[in-house]
Amino acid sequence: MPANTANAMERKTGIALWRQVADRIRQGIGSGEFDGDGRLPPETALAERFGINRHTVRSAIAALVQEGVLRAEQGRGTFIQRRRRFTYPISARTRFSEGLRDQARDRRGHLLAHARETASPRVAEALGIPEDDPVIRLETLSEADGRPVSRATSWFQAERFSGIADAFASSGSITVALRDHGVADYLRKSTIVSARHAESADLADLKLAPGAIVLVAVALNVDPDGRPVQFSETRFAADRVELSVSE
Amino acid sequence: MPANTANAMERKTGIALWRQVADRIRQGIGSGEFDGDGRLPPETALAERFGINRHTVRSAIAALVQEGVLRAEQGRGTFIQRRRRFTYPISARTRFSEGLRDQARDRRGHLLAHARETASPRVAEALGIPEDDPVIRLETLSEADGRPVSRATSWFQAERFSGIADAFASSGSITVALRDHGVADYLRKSTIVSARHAESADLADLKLAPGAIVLVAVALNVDPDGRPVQFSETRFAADRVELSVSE
DNA sequence: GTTGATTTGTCCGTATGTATA
DNA sequence: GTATACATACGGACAAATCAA
Repeated sequence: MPANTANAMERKTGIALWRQVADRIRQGIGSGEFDGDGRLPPETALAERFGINRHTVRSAIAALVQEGVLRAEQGRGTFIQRRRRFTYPISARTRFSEGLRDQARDRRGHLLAHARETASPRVAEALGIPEDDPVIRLETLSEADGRPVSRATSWFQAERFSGIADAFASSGSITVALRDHGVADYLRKSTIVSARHAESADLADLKLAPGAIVLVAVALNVDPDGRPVQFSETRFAADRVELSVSE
Repeated sequence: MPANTANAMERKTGIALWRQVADRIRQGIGSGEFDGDGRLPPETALAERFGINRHTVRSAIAALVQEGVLRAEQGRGTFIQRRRRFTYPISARTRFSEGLRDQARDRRGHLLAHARETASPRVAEALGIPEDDPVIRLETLSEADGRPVSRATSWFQAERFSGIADAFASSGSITVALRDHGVADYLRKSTIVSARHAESADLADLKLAPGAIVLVAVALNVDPDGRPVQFSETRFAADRVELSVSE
């Protein structure tokens, strides 16, 4: 029986075999393939199933152990380390930390980088400012219970929000950082959701494997007067997050 | 000049260099880096910028051409290939055909299959009926301008919507089919959006390549009295559709 | 219309990394 | 540990197409 026509790993794809195997195992876990006892088949069985060498399976498992997806115990077997999927609400009052309040004990935002630059056509149009006006860009990472959940790029008008980077760095919260700049309240005006493969930089920050999928939310927040305050593109790890749209 | 410390590609990561370069270029396109004339810098310039060989850049470009992101013309240059994505609105009044009214001349729904079955726990909970109550399941495909856009599985309470399959088959519209069953109006109560790789059946129906991504929307529609009428799981081809959440 | 500069397309060879046996 | 096969990356040379002086 040519059992491997569907299972066969592809070579010369630019993705190392062990990474493809890791993806497959992760996918299998996601679709409940090993739900019975939460235990992975032995390395030799996996090697046979995928039509590859046992050492390649071991590389894949090592990576998944490193990621926290699996837990290997010598002499006993390899087991699934179960995690929940976070549900992230999108509404007029969307805020990261509040949205996950009931789902994670520990929620925090990190500032990875920031820069002052001129607005690209896309950013300028979103923020309603002239092209090439100065803006501040924040590169941020959000974690819940120690796991990276989303990676965002945000733009703010530079004049109005000159100290936004420091404010975010110290508070880890956009809500607090905006409050420091006189924005007591803000509303989500629009959100465009799409999905694609994660890019290399996001793979690293979100601790994802190549081929992983990100949910992309491009959003505009406005103050109570309707003036744009924040334009952002957030990439959510699709295997850890779902978005809930409610009225 | 160590100009490449920030730009340098990483080796021995299990991700081929040309793939990392392709990601970088795709990202650049997404952030509007080449918006001026929609033209990529010459291969030699990209090679220098990334600190790699021109041939490696060429591999990356070849992959992006294959994806439909770029278009290369000998002697002229390499250009960004803009593709049009349908924007599908999600709101309290979400309806497929109306949502795409301004974006596609031709919109239609096809009934692929239908069955009468008993409600699974998930379906029963969503529709607010006892488990194992009879329901009708519709398998539908939606197209816009001749391109498959989404593939949906819908469940309806069997008693109340006994002729829903025929009504949908003849009209190609859920709105019309529900009206035939006395539901003059309905509202979107909740939508959960996630993303994953397409399953093989959906690949065929949506005419997608293996490894393609689908946006999954699990939704509940209710009548004006708040009674559930339709529970559905819709898979959108992620490279053809984005979802717009607006107030 | 010709020439030269620019840019993509193709071919060669070599070195190293990855996976298998 | 060794041998083999293939994929990846680099370097150079030249052909083919385009465009402007």
